[in-house]
Amino acid sequence: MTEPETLRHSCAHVLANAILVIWPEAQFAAGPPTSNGFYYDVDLPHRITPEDFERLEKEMLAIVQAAQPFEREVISREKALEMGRSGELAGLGVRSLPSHFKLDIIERIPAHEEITLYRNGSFTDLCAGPHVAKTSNIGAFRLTHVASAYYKGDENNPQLQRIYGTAFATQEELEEHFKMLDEAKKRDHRKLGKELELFTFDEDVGPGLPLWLPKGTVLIEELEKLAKETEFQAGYERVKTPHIAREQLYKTSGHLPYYAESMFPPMELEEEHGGDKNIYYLKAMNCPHHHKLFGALPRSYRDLPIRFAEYGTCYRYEQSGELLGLMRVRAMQMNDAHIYCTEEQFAQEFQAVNEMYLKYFDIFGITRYQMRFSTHDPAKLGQKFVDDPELWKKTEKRVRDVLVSSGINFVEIPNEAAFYGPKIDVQVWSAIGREFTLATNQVDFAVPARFGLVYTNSENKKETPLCIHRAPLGTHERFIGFLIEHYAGNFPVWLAPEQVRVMPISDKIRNYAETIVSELRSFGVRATADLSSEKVGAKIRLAQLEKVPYMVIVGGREETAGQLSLRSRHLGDEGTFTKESFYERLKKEIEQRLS
RNA sequence: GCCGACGUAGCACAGUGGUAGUGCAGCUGAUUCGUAAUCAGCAGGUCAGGGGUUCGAAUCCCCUCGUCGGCUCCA
Repeated sequence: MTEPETLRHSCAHVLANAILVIWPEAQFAAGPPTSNGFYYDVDLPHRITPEDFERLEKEMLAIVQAAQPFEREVISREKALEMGRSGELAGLGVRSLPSHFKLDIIERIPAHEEITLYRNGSFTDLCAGPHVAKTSNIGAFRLTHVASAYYKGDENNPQLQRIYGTAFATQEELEEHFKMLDEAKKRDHRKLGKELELFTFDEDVGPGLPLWLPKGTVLIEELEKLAKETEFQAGYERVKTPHIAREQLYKTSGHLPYYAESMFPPMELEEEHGGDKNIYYLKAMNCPHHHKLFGALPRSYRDLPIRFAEYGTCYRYEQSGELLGLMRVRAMQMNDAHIYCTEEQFAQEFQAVNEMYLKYFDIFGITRYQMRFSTHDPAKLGQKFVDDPELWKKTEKRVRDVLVSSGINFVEIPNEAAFYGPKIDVQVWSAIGREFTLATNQVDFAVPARFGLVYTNSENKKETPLCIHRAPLGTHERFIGFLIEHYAGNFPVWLAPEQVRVMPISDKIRNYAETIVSELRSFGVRATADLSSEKVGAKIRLAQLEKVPYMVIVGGREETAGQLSLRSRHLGDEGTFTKESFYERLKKEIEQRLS
């Protein structure tokens, strides 16, 4: 445990202690530190609400100020069980009811591990530790919110109240933390999306179904332009597939019946199809459609690799409680592509996919990222994983080699692979430290066979290709959600919905302002003029709030000289430029996608 | 889906049983201005929706929908 983690874990004990002072009957489950604080799960008839926090914090403060030492004691399993039965664990002494969660936890401690207690004051808890030396080492703390959580994270278990808090060694650090949270709130893509008029939701359209306003649509189209250029250069071909398909497609792919519940309910048509019900599903993924495209023509080894790319729209019936702004939606456009290749081509293709990721990271200034390489567990071949040990080993080695040799930041997570092959989840962190899974990258050596996909090899034999699923830009929804927070709404010029706003100082300059706008628009720059009768200060304020990267201010002086006065979003007044020099600078920034 | 909280004008919010309000945005008019807010006037609400309690409901109760904080889930 790191130092702050130890401190926060100790604070969780203090919280439990304080809860017991007020509600002696409270039953506790687990109380670990988290990345920014801690929580303790408690079962209590009283519903704890934020109104209780003041009272609890007062009790906690008393315990902290008492500078109680944390004392560790190794006890026998029998003693632990006995103390659990008498309600002493996570209690202030003997109680009428046993500490049943703690008893359950003791059952799960392997026989060879020692069992330890930690005490402070009259509070005793079953705990592996470690803890700070004394309660007064907890310099500053605050309770933050209360939520519910299933015991041991299993939805079949009862729900407990989870009290969250945070703690730091000093008051200054605590305040710094809350300041950061305030910053995070300002960058929240839901808030900025509303303020900048990027997207909206409507109850009549449905939850999790974003409606893209014109400014948000610009972001979508710029990203697609980038993806299309990049994929074209990398030898991808674009395809188009419908949003729906017959049930049979998902029977073939194996998605039914396992994933039916995360798909929208099927549409059942009146007429029959070959004696069966005629049932259609909205697609939840693009791969089956793409597999059908691969299978539509005879393929030779000379044709491989074949790379099909599509910004495909998928629909997933995510549980209602999981929807979150643009980050979790029910309709999404994926930067999808499927690469069909031979085993020999695999490493090179995979390498090229990785390079594409790195190129995008560079364009968007993503410096904090991690690839999570999920591999299989040999013990679970044939159950959780396709039973082909050699292919697993070979493929995983190739993926690992590519990751190592390209110097990509990655961790390997055993036993988390997909059924049909190893996968790579791409984690990124926005500027304020919020974590996102942007994309999932998968190797598939099972599903092509289910579709009977083959190519003819050089010996005139049929072989099944490997398939790489990749989506470096994830979905528009999540990627734009990330970008909004990453840039705090200050999109680089090439992405900005409005790139230039021209502001005449008075009505007399109106024509000159309109000339500049039409010149800019003639070479594709998204420019508008603010012809309102406001003073220039008000026009600037509005443009700044709308995060327009360039403001062009023109008055009599500029009109006479054929010049313009430039103000940029971040640098402020940049002085006077000729029209041509500004246009050149702008064109270069946009073409090169400078940030 | 589960637990809890919340839902008042386009946005941010006030209003705890007795005539729905403030600021910004919007519209109209005046102003023609040099780097983050010119002035004045006007308009804008089925208080999420439905039901109930009450002489009377934004306010109290029930149901539904949606949002938020978590949990579970994310092929």
